[in-house]
Amino acid sequence: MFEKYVKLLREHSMKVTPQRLDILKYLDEHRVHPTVEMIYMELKKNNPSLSKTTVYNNVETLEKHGIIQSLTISGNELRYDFRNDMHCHFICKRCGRIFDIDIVCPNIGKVEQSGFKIEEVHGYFKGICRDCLKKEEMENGS
Amino acid sequence: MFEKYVKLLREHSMKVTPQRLDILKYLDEHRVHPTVEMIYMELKKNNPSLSKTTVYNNVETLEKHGIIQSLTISGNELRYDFRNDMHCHFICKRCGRIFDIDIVCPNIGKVEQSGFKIEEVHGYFKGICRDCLKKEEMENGS
DNA sequence: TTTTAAATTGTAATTATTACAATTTGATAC
DNA sequence: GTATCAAATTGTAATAATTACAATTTAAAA
Repeated sequence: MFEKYVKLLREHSMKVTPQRLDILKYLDEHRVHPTVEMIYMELKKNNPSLSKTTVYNNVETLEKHGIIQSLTISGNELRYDFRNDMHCHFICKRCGRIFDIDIVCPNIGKVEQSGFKIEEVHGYFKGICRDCLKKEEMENGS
Repeated sequence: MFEKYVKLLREHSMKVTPQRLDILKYLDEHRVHPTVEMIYMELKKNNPSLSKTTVYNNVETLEKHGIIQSLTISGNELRYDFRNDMHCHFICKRCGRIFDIDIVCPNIGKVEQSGFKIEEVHGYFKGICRDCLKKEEMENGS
């Protein structure tokens, strides 16, 4: 059940706590790029003594260890992604959902050649998703 | 002095107000991707009655009209860019400065083919800038 | 010059995040 | 197993960015 996450934490020599396991499991099983609020509200159901500060602390340290990554795509809150590999994101301006886009930036070399040391790359697309486009068609539809 | 910005506003059929002209001029002449706070503090010097809400309102409507763009690169505040064309940004984790990177994403077509309607593209690189790297070398230097 | 919708202002409310002190707990050594 | 201790958790309070909103002022059209 939790072995996967225990292993992850041990590999990074992080203490294994039930809160951390819950957070990792939640992020792993909910790939919608949740906010701290979402994580907190959901996990509180099974652990009413959970503190929001704990969620903040843990997503921060998990990110520092490179286990998860944070997105600044929406502008008013951080969102977290269990995936830590390089990929892009698309946010729908209608429904607010965030989609993973599996493309990698081919320009990293070019930027590094101009003297910058790159540690993170984030690609954000904003627009209307398939479903919302389809819904729009239905409503306007001839 | 301000004709350029008057023209810009008129082209978008926006009312020409001294506050808007000040904000546009400031953004045009300070390409460091300022926050609302920075804009407000600076313009307040010559116009003490300026309200921060006015700055918020105006950067929002200027962005809606596509005259300027906002960046979510830093995560805890929005930053504004007089440039509205597609380009990328690099933020230095040491000094916090944000640099313009003139490359365009070659994958837009690919994403649109999968059914998304793209309206904005943001590329963010995070790492250490040339100057901070050089400073680091000096300090460690053999 | 009058009119009116839009812009500006100031204050208050909201939301996300951080700070911090007290308590608890996981992991190590015995 | 038990003692130890640094690290994690908790709860509350503070901060920072942004939004809401009502009253006043103003740009621009008639």
